[in-house]
Amino acid sequence: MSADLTSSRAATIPERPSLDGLEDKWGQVWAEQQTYTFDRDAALAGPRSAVFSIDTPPPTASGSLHMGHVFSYTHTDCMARYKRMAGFNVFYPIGWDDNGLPTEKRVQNYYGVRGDASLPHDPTFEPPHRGDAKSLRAGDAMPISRQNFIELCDELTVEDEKAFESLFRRLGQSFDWDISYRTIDDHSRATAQQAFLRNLARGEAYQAEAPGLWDVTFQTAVAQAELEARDYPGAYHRVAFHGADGPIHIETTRPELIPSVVALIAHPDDERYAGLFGSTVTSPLFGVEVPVVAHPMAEMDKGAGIAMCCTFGDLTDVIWWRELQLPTRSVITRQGRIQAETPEWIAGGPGAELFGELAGKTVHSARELVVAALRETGDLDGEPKATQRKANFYERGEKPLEIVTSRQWYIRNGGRDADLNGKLIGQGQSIDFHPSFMQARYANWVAGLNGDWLVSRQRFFGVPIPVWYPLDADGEPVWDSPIVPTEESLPIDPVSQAPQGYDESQRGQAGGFTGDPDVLDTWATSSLSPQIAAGWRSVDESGSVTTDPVFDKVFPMDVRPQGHDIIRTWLFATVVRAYFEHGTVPWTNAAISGWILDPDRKKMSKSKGNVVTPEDVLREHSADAVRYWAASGRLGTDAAYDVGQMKVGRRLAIKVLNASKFALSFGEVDGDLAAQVTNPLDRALLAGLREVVEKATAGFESWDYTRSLEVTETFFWTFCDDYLELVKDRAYGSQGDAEAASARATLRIALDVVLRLLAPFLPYVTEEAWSWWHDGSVHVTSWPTSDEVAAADDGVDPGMLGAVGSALATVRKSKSEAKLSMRAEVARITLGGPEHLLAHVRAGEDDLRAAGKITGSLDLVPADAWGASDVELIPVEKPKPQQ
RNA sequence: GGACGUGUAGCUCAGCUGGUUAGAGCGCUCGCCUCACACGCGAGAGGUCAGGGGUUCGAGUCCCUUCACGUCCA
Repeated sequence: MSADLTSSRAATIPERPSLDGLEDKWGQVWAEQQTYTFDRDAALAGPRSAVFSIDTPPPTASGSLHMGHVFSYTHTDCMARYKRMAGFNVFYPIGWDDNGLPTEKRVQNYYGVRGDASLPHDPTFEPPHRGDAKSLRAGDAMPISRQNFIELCDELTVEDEKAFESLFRRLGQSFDWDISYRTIDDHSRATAQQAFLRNLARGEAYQAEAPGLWDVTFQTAVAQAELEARDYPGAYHRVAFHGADGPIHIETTRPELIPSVVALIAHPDDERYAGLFGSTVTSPLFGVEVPVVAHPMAEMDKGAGIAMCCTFGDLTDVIWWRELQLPTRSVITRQGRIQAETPEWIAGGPGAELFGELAGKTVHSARELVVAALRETGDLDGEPKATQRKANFYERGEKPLEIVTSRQWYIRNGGRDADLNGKLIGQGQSIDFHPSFMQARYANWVAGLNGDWLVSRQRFFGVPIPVWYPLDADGEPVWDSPIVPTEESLPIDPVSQAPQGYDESQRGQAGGFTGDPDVLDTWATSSLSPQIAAGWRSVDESGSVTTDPVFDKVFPMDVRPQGHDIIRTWLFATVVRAYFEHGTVPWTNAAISGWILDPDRKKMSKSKGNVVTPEDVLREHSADAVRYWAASGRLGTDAAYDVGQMKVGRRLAIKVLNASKFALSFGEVDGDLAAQVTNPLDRALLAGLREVVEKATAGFESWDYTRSLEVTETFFWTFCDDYLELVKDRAYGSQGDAEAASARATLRIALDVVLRLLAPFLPYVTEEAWSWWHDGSVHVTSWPTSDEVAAADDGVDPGMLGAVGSALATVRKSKSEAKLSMRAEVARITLGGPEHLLAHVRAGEDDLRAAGKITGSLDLVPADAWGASDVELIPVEKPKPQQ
């Protein structure tokens, strides 16, 4: 603690304590004092078990700040603060996920540009807009080189990260800001490339030419984990194929794919079509001959029960194509248009002319043309029937995905290998999920995978795939023998750097090389967040690649906090990478936070206009209040955005300040505090507190911080409303010095413990109150133990406070019902209460009389329930109004 | 269609391995300027624990089933 704070201690309990300014004041002190800094030397010198390491989610810096961030990051911070106080050396990094498509989209909109890999770098480039390009049409965006584009991404993400940092600091996140990373920085790129190269060397990464999902808007391949099935309006067209014995009708939502039909497929058990299996039919309009074949994936009860299989209309077509070894007849280009050249299976046929009209058309216009043609030839049976079909979309895209064949990189993930699949499910089972049912999400997803992880993306702002390909004598790439860089040379960009043994002049030349133009899926980098943060790849003074010795002290990490929506992506991918690289799980716990819903139970989103900005919320309610709301939400449970809870939190925070001030206002207590606690009510309070400490600790230990908060909060309100009221007179000295000392000592002991119990939740007010009478930060003191509150000997009944409290409540009720002030004197009262509690009341009679202003006779009688009788009250004399 | 979760006072939620009369806070009503706090304090009203079966001496809690809602996957 700095000198000025120490010297001002105790003397500066404010006249009117307030929440105002606490965030700025303590945020600054914590930064200066490095309160939350990970002790690297201690970690290296000590055992792994002394460290608690957290694989903090790197937020998407270009994304918007929302209450979901506040919610889930607070959950983790409460755990981190508890662990720190419990004596762990907490490794709590913070990163920014700034590579990937969200940033690209934001950069495009912000600067009014679009990336064009064919353009050369312009070192003097200035963007046409800065934040004012909102209404710009996509077509008007200025094409710029990949490198210029990346420079803009860098520029903007750094700005965006400042907003996040400011929010997180204000919220009281106890990150170690010195351990930070960006998923696009040199270290992250090198780590991602190194891990990829090792996957490649071990055969865990491979490339293949295969049909895959393709987003025509973003011009990139998309992985299974990024899919979203959405309802999409379409229409069933009943179309006749021509068989030897007459027409066979199929129903399709994509008649424009008739030129790429390769088979008609029905279920093997479908008697309607059994006679046709093995025969051929010809397609309408184009007259292409295709077989009728059987496959169990054909749905008998859907449409006509027989489907046309094309290259490729959907993922089922791909399965049929592969399993039935059907020919490839692709007509859709990566732009989502019908290809220009007439394919050989149509050329010269009856549909050649029609295809010429289709050439270059979008899927949509092609469909209209084909339907018109079908109508003309009579091959369209009836009118199209509107339907809502499920179509696959890229989660960020607006047009249904097409399936195109392309060469892509994959990392094995058990989607095509039952053995690996089982092992990865097993890895998930050795992670403790909180709540445990989230385990099922993981297992379901892994078991349902149907292909390996596609990791290459045809985008700009990402980690380049670190390989080159030699060009043969004809200038064609030799895909099978990629040239890889040394680990020491990472990170590299194969598009702007030449591989070892070549020089730049050989790029694109026969006998030379070409660089892989693609970047890695953003998850391929963020799935290495533990390795990135913990220094799995490190470069020593001599330039050699090594591993930071601290890595073994923090990895596998203790916890991965995240949302349940990205179990299939981030969580699973991280498990895959750690399994391949280290043969272990990446962490032993996964703490899964829920979502924030608006009060109408809808997910809060921009489009619904129900988003509030966290900065405003923090300013209005205070960080402690907002944290209280967040901490009231249990792991795995979606929570309502609830201003009411924040107000309750604010009330609690203010109460902490006021009660602390009051408890400390009776003067210093010298000597051994515990030894001076002699009064039975005081001992009962501490006995109750002892139970609270045990429950609060058990709550945190079982990842149920909400339980800890609840039990502490309940105790604290009883402490304020009953205990403080009962003992204040005695603490002032009305019953003599020894009795006063007992009360004062108890107040200090209890306050000391309660502030520490609340510190993980309300870091600002607890630190403020702590500073009034302690040196150092409450956040690095020790978590209270039940031994500390052992002043109460065995045999002390914590129920005494409840008994005397109930008696006091009964007295209050009498006054309340008489509509009198609590200051009204009780001249006479008979209290009835449970017989076994009356001895407690008698033992606390002096305090009860003082708190209840009972000046006359007080009789206690056994009764089933608490109640007062024979009451005589003397109203308080109101001062006469001044004339 | 499959998996998982949720359904308790007007609202937000606690109720652990089944055990007195089902709890809290907010809101509401009524009172109180009580020497820490009026951003406060005290008191009160308010519930067939989604419906139906079953196990048990005893079920909000366990089992079966139905319904509603949510999320994920087809």
